[in-house]
Amino acid sequence: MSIQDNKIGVEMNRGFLQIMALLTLETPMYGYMMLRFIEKIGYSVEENTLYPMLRRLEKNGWISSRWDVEHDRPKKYYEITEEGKIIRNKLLSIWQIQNGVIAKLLKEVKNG
Amino acid sequence: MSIQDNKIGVEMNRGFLQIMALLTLETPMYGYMMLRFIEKIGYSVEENTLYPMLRRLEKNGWISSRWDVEHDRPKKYYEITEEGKIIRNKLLSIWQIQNGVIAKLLKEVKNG
DNA sequence: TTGACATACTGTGCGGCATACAGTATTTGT
DNA sequence: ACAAATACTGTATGCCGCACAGTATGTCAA
Repeated sequence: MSIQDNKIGVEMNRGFLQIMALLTLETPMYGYMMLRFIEKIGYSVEENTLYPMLRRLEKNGWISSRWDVEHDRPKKYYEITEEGKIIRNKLLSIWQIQNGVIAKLLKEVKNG
Repeated sequence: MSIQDNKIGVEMNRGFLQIMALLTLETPMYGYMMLRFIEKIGYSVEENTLYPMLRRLEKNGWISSRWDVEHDRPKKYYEITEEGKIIRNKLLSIWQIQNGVIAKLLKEVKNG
């Protein structure tokens, strides 16, 4: 299925999801909990997208994890690391630059 | 430049560049001209990124092209199509939703 | 007048990511 | 008792940003 069908938004997640995860994990959370949380704040992520991303972010050293096996089902809690905070700020600053570019272009389009 | 540091910014371009191209091509432009224009408004794209993207957007039917061979060197002018405008608006609305999510999370982190 | 540099493209290939698909195991609700 | 929800893991696929390589014309200084 190609992108023009109905997957138009796929590309849009690329950078955004990382920023969202790194902001969210300021508070320790496990995967399933994040899925619910993200829906609550008005977005949605595939679990097939979130879980691999969490493993990736951990591999990068941007988040760390620990298993909680003391309550009912085992849960893997993730939390942002100090390095992760640095990355998060870099990504945020790129986001803001891009947001400024879009705003500028939108203005030009409107004014003809 | 921070975007090139160690690839941290790469992912950030994914959705953004398409929005930027679709907004920019409200005015017909050729590739090299876009590169200069984008720098002028405070961003930068690799030519190795822009040219393939333009071919891709055209393949999707979101932009169209025509060769100008009447002046000096041949130039391939691109322009957004009607379908492209629809896509652009969809991408823009996703961008705005994401921007809202980030703003909300940032607030929580600060107050948390 | 030559050769370095800017202009203006095309084509191929690699590695990484979002997502699909498939699967495991425990807990809760009816 | 059995479905649905919870909470994960692993592998495969297609698309994209960018690297690398290449073609060809125009400009300008020595």
